[in-house]
Amino acid sequence: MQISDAEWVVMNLIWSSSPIEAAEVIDQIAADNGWSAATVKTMLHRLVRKGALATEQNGKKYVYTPAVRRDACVRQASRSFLDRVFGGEATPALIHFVKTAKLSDKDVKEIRAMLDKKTNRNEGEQG
Amino acid sequence: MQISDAEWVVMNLIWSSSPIEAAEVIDQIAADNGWSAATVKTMLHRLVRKGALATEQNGKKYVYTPAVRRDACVRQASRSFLDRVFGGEATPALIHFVKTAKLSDKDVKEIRAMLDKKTNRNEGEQG
DNA sequence: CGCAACCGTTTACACGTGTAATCTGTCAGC
DNA sequence: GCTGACAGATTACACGTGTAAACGGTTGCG
Repeated sequence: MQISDAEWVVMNLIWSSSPIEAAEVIDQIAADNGWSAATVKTMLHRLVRKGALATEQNGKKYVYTPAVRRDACVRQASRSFLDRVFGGEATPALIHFVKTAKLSDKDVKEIRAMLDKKTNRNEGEQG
Repeated sequence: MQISDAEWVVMNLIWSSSPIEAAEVIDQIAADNGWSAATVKTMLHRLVRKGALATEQNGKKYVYTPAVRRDACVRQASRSFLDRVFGGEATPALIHFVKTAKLSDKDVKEIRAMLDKKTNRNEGEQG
């Protein structure tokens, strides 16, 4: 299942605020992006049809919840990006991001700690 | 300028083998991807029209060269990916890739060295 | 019961993209 | 000069996507 650029905008809001009423999704996304309410409704409809969102009626209101996990979608989009730009290789992508990203000391520490874990796991596997 | 998924396939070959004759591009990409020669020709044409490729006639043969730098396109595609999936934030993307990538010890060392450089630069700036 | 609110549903259109067929201009060999 | 090779140029179509208007079913309030 492919989520388009504009659909990511909608999904990111719903992942972070689930469950959420349609009115809130429509108002917030329309305002933040300069889109009309009709545009947001189309996207909600397409995402439901794709199986990315579920909707349920609550009186006169409708409520949206994600029907797919964000981390699964992130993984798929990341894979697609790596395949397209880096021939599927993560290392050059990592190098690119480390080079170009503005990282705080805290960020650097966190990433370093994860790399340490990575190395320890490699050594464990070799053992 | 936006390079599509299929166009990345063509550009990656030409970036890595420039200058390259049309026949070679067409044969290699058609074979590697199960596309017809006509499909590859369409993509070459679109890339020239977009300004991503330049072509020059050499007798009866045509030669292609990139008209844009790979690193600039990588940067733009990376920016687009970060904006779409991670709200523009590089750190969560880095964390995601470190978590999911299969990294060799050599890779880990290289990335760690770059992080060290990053920290030193931060300290320099603060000084 | 009528009406407004909610917002789903349907429809529409332009553009980019994936895929490919066909036609045509130029070049080089016989 | 004719012909084949090279491959550019043009055309075509289906689909996804961005954007949005218009219509209609259901609910709840006065």
